[in-house]
Amino acid sequence: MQENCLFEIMNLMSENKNNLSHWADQMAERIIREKGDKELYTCASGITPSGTVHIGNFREIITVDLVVRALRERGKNVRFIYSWDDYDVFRKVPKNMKDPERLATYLRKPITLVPDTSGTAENYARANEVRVENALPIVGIHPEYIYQADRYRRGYYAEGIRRALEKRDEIRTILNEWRTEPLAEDWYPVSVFSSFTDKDNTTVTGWDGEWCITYHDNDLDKSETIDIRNTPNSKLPWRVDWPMRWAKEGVDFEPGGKDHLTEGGSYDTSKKVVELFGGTAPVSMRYDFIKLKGMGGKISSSGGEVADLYDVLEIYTPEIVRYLFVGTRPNSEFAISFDLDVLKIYEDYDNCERIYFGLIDVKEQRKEKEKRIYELSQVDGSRIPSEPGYQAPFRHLCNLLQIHEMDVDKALSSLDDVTEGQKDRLKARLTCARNWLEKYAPEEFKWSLSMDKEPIDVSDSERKALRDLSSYVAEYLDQMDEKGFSTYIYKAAADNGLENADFFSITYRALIGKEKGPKLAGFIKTVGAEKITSILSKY
RNA sequence: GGGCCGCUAGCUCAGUAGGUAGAGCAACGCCCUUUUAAGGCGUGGGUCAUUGGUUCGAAUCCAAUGCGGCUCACCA
Repeated sequence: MQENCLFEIMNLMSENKNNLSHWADQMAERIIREKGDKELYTCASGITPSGTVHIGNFREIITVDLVVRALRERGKNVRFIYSWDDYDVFRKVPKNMKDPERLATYLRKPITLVPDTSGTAENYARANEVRVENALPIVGIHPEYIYQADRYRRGYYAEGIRRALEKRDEIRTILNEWRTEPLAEDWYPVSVFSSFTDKDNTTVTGWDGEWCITYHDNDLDKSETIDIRNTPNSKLPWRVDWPMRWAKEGVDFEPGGKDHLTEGGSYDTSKKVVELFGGTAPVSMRYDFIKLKGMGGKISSSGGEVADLYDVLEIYTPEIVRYLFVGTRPNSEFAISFDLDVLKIYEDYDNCERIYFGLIDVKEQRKEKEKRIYELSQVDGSRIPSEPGYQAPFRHLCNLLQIHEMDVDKALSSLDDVTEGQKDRLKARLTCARNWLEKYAPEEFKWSLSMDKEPIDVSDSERKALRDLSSYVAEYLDQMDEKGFSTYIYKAAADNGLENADFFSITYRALIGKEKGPKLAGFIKTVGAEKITSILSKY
C-alpha cells in the first residue's frame, strides 16, 4: 500500500520532468486528468464571422490545435470542432467592407442573410469563413467546421431551445448573479428573427410548454406563433447558446479570450448553465490578445490596422507563423512584428532549429524545451524535417533578391549548395523576404542594381577610379576572397587621389544609386563580376 | 466595484516544475595601411517594482503595497 503510493508519486514526478515543458502538453495532461480516460476527446473553438477574422482570433484556433496535437501524441482519439456562429445578428458594418451603405440596410438581420458585397461568396458570413478555411490548412490546421445558422435553421438545436425554455427560471437566476440589472420576470432565453423582416427587433411573449413560442415584431407591431422545430427563426442568446453546445457536442476543452474567462464572464455563467443541459463545462484556458507592430499604417489586404492570417503568411513562412504562437505563453499579450523585428524572428527560429538538430550546445532543460517548440511549429506534426533548413539569414536573402531583380527563382539558383530537402523551404522563405521588402522594409533597406540606368555624373578622377575598379573586378574578383579583393578597392581610390570615404560613396551611387550600401567588397563578390563590370564599363 | 495580466540591462523582451541573472538592439572597443555596417569579434551595464514571509537557497512560491494595462458587470 505504502509502496504503491510511493510508486505513484515517483511516476508523477518523472511525468513532470519529462515532456511537460510546453503548455500544450501540460494542458493535455490536465484534460485527461479532469475529464478521465475517454474514447473520444472533443476540443472546440469558434467565433462569429461578423467581420474579418483576424490574427487575434487565430490565436484561439492554434491554441486548440496545439492541445489537440498534444492529446493525439498521447494516443488519444480527438475531435477538433470549429463553430461558425453565422446565425448571429449583424450589429454594425465594419470599416473595411465594400459598399457599406448597402450593408447597412441589413443591420439586425442574421449575418448569413447579409449579402457579400465583395462578390466572392454566397453571403457575408460565408465570405469571412472561406478566407479562414482556405488559410488554415497552410499552417497545418484541419478542424471540422460546424455552421450554426444551418443547424439552427434546420431545427437541429430545437431540443436545446426547448430545454432552455423549461429551465428558464434557473437560467435567469444564474445570469442575474452577475448582472447589475436583473432580467425581467417575463424574460425568455430565446431570441427570434422576425419571419416578416428577418430582423431581431422582437420580443418573445409566450411559450406553450412544448415546441411553440409566440413573439411580437416590434417594427411591424404584430405577433406570430412559431414551431421551433421547423421554423428557422429562433436562436439562443450567447450565454445560453455556448453551454447548450458544450452539452450537445460533449466539449472537453475550449479556450477563451479574457473577456469570457473573467469573473462574471460567459464562462462562469455557462459552466453553471451547462448542467441544466445535462453536461459539464470543458477545461478551459485564457489567451490574451495579439498586437501588431510595424505595419506602418499601411493598409493590409483586409483594410485598416487589422491583420489576418494571410497578411502574416505573406512575411512569415507557415512554420514560423506557428513558431510565433508555440513559443509564447497564451496567457500574455504579444506583438506580431512587420518591421525589422522580422529579421530577428527568423534568426530565433533558425537558432531553435539548430538546437533541435544538436548543432549547438545548450543546457539540457533548454534543449528539451526548444525541441518541443520546434516539433509543434512544424506544419505536419508527423513529418518533422530530417535536416535543418538552409538557414540563410533573412537579411542576406533580401540582398540576394535585390541583386536578382526580386526574382525568387534566380535568387534561389544563385545558391549552389542548397540540398533538395532544403529547396522548398528556402523558396518559401525567399518569397516571404520579397513580400516583406515590397510592403514593409524601411527605405534604407532597399536598393536595386543600376543595370539599365544612365551613368551618374562624375569627375575625371572618379571616372578613372571606377574604370580601375572595373578592371580589377574583371581580373581578380573570381580568384580572391572578400578580404583579399577589398585591397583593390582602396587601390583604385588611392591611385586616383580620392578619399576612401568619397570613393565608396561614388561606387555605391554608381552601382545602386544610393550613398551607402552593404559592405562593399562582399557585396561586389555576391553580385558577381559580370554584373558589376557591365555597370562600371559605362564609365 | 470584481477578476486577470504586467513591472527583469538605456530600449524591446526571454527566463516562472526554486539552484551562479539571458538575448537582440543601443553604447563602447577592436577588426592584417583601409568604410560610413546592413559584417565579424569582444566589453561594460541589472538591489529582477517595493515590503515582508516560506526555504539551506526565491526573478521564480505565498501575503500585502505601489504603478501600468486589459476585462466583466450591456450584447456577443
